[in-house]
Amino acid sequence: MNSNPTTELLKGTLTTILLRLLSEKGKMYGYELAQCVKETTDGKVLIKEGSLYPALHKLEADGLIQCEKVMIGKRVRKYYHLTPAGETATVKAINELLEFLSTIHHLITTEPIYGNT
Amino acid sequence: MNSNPTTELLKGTLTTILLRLLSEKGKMYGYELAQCVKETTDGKVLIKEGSLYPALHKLEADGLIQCEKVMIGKRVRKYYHLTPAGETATVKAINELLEFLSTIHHLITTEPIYGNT
DNA sequence: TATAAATACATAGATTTACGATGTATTAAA
DNA sequence: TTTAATACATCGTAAATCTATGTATTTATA
Repeated sequence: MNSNPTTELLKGTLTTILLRLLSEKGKMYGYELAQCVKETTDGKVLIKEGSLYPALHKLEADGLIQCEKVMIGKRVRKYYHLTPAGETATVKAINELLEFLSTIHHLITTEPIYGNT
Repeated sequence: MNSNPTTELLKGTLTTILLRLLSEKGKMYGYELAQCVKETTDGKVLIKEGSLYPALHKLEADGLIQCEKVMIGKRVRKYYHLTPAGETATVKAINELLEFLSTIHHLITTEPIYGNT
């Protein structure tokens, strides 16, 4: 029961994506992050609430992001921003992810090296 | 306790990598597949036995690969090759993975679209 | 020649990650 | 007024990989 083919592929990239968006925009709330990913990827990557909020809480617990509660009418909105540690972690995570993407691309598009014999 | 930074990123890509190598080489055994990935990626992607053999067994159970046992001295070696269904699945998996890599690359390197407001 | 390293297979249990389902509540649109 | 969108949250599940462990043969090394 998994209609989204990118579900498994997304593993390990979600946190980096969130950090990267916060790094670009400075300040975003959860729902906005999900909508932004949806629009930027033309609906190809959909971050669900069941993934999004636990991921944000973990980043906060790890000290990489901080939140600021803002009342919009009667509704609470939580704006997140990177901490200094988060900024460092973001650079590292993006570089690692880019290198990984490059490595996998190389692996599935070029002639592989023969293992042994 | 996870010294390999690509461990999480690798999720969802392992099967595609195995299919792709079998597609290129025609016939390979498990240990050879792992060594090939290690050498081709210059040690950046390491497939462990605990991932490799269950993955191969699953591909076999799904009818995408078949194995042929060959005795090397007193040791059994299992050569795997793609079935016709496996060849079809390989093309599909590679295309999906390439599109995913492209989508993520775009997401973390270009100016994101503003979600709302 | 003893012993370590490499080759080659395998599985059980733990961990991680994202998702589906579900819940609450406000606001805007039909 | 009733549906959809906004906006937060959590629980339990499923899937994937890893660590650790095991067996056994072959090759290299001290």
